[in-house]
Amino acid sequence: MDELSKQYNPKEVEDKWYSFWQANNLFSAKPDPSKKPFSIVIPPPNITGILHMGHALNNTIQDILIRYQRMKNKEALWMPGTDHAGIATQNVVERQLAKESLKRQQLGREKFLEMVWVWQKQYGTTIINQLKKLGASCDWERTRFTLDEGYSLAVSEVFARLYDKGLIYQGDYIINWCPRCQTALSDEEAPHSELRGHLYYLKYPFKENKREFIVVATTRPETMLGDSAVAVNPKDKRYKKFIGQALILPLVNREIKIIADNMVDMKFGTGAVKVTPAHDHNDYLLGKKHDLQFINIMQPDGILNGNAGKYCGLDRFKAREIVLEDLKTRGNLEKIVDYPLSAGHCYRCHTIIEPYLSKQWFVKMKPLAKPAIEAVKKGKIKFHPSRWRKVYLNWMQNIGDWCISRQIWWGHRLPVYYCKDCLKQANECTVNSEQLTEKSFTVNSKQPTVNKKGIIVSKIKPEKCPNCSGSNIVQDEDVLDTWFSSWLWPFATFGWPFETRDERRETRDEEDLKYFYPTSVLVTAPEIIFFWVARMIMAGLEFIADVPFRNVYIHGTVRDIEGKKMSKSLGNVIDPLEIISQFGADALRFSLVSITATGQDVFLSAEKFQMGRNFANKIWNASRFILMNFKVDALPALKSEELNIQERWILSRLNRTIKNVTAALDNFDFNESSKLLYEFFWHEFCDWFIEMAKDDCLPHRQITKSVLIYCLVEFLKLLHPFMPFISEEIFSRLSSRAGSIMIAQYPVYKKEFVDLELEAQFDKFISLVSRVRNLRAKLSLAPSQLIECQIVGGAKEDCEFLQSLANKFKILAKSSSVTFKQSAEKPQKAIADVEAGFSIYVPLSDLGDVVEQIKRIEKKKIELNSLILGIDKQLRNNEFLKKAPQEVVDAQKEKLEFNKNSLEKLKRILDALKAS
RNA sequence: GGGCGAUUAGCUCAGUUGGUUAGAGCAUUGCGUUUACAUCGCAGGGGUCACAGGUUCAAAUCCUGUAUCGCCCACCA
Repeated sequence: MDELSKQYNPKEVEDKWYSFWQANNLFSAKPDPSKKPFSIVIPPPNITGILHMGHALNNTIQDILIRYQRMKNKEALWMPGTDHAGIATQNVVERQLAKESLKRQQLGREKFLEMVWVWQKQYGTTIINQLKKLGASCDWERTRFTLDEGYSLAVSEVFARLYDKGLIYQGDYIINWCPRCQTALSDEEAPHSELRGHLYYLKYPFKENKREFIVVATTRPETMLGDSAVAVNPKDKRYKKFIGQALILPLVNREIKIIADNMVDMKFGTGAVKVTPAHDHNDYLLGKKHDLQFINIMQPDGILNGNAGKYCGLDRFKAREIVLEDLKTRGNLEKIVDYPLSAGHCYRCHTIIEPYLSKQWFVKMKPLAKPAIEAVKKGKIKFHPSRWRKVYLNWMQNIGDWCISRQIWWGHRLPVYYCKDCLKQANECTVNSEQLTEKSFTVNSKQPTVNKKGIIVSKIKPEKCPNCSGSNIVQDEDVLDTWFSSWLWPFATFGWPFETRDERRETRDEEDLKYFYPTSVLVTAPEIIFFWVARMIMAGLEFIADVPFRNVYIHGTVRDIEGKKMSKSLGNVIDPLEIISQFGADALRFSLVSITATGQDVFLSAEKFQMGRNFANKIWNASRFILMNFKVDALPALKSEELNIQERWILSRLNRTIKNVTAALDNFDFNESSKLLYEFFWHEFCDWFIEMAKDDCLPHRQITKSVLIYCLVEFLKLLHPFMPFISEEIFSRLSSRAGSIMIAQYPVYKKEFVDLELEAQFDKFISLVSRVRNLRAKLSLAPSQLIECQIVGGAKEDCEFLQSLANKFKILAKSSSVTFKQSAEKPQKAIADVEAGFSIYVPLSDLGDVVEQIKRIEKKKIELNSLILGIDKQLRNNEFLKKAPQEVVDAQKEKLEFNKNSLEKLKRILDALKAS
């Protein structure tokens, strides 16, 4: 065996094993009727993405689950892939263009898309390679991309089906418009955030009496250019008399009416509100209701248009300044007050969104939401932690329609075509889908649909209009919201609707979907519950008639040490790749998981990863010790009758660790399971068992070696899902013939090894060793100075038990001799302490500070006294005796007895100390 | 305006269905290279579990309220 270095060096290990796993196809999964499936679809990262800590946490958790289940002999599939991320990707490429002072419009759609594809080929797999660094055991051969040919078919199929069902419609609405990205956004894509704004009070003069005004309050004064009314509450006594009267809109000199609507809040502002139907959601509703004029004053890029008169050509914010100036000059500005307001911001570029009137495509969500609500209510999908269930249900119950069209180029173009001829004579066009020939539209599920306006929805571009046979057909310019493809992820990744075959895999077909769907668990962050999780549930139920996953595990958001979300713009990012290169992927994974309480946000700093690094190093060195001392081959079996106390103890602890880790993992309690592993390995196996095994290292006790190696191997298997690389490296050195640890049998809990009584006795041993060590420290004894220990008290069995460990005790507590007796004469010239119900006597050293020891014991006495008082009081309480369960009462009685006993011993020791 | 989460050691956080001496990691103090490991070992110090009430024989844990911080949702111009 080659020499092992004193320090674990992840760099030498990680890439090697990752290649090995891939070369041996250990990540691949295919339907196997003899095994149970376990599947996860990855939340597809954006192709623009680079691995951040959120990904690291998210994918570590998934990998733990997958590796765990794989070792438990499930057919474990982790389906990978990436998301085309429409707006984000387009922005990246546009920024690139901007460096050459180019705009996408100058290139044209086709040229531009070519560029994006080139970019995608070059950079789109960056994040995949980074996931591999993390150790992710995805079935990479299956890697999908939401803009793949097959996947795109699924998207069109879904659009067509929903359209046929009447769930997709086109409409004029006020939508969230990003003037920078120049596209519509869904409500979810335009989160609101606080702004320090102002409330401007504008004076609108009456037509009949220009010296009288109505004052309206607004936060966006420039929109007054598009006002077509002023609204008041009909119950408002101040304004009742003015209803129906005309005002003159300042600057524009348009005549507008005063209307009444009880939507108006009398208490806000002046109680009179300007109405701009084309630029505000509420005003839009008012406009529809009261048949007002819709005056659009803005171009898509946020610059005012011809309707804005002399303000045409100004940016919306510049226009605000100038409008205000002009109003002020003319005396139409009453006052300005500071006012915090919240406005929607583009989730991609953070530009303030503009409520904008335009024609967009929508999905009716209510009918889709209904079964999705039911499914969760019936427990077909479980949220972990469960509180997210309520969040989900609440959103679903109040769901609004989904704006799915985007005015960008990178994405799935709407499968919507217009027959220009038919559109011209829309009134006469009354074709229904039956009149279409099957030949011209190969759609396997449904006929393409033509509505009477000459709109054709078809998965493939129709050559002729099914109605007029004309070829004057154009496709809708818009593309679909990225999430309109992501919501199909759990089944579209399997090839649904199965019109194309993936050459790379022979087995990819309906069988895969049948076998792996519904997936077992979805692991994701809370930010995308609405964007993605909820919509996947709806899509799964609608198109596959089953839920897409049985469990949703929501982990926390990764934040920096100050609680801020990590983001590049804040400059507070801790780069996982940096951590991997510094500490190793295993250290990153283990640290992340052990500091992440279920569902709580994670506050990170680089130092926290030292914990994982140190743990890896500890594992490395303990293994190194074992490998250096023992030949691994030809180990004797573990015969229980041959095991000594410490061996039985560690096997008991091991098996309880197996049980607890397994239970924690089954419960998605990753932080708990990692802590159990850490505690067992470091503070039980290393601190006690290896230490005790050291003088058993000689050939005379083969079985100790067996236990050491057995425990190590079982531990490594438990560890593997968390720290795949180091566990594989050591495993391979321990058992070169056994193959990869990845496919080793996961440890099985063996009850016959568990002995709780023994563990309790062993705890006493540990406490006594620690106490003697403590006494030594107090006495400032040199390590070389061995002492005689007398330990007195306890039950007979305990004394016998401890006596049989006397040799170990001597080594661990640096004693020349030790005796354990139930009672004995108090030694002369001894210093003492009480621990675990025993009195401990060690010879009084001349160096020893008796005064110090007396102080210590005094303090202990006081503590013990108050404890005894407390328990005593409780035991004299009749209510307690009557109402508490008997075992609690008994336990307290026992405790009282025990502590009284200890107190007695302390007192005697104190007397002796004082006497000396 | 609603909803959710957090508040425990100097710092970052655990603490499962209430059970009486509240744990870990880091930091800190003292000692220490005993042939796995100084990315280490041994020992120690450090907490009225945010606050106020309540339920209970018993509360960090359950209930109510308050405060502070954070997140999510909502069309108050």
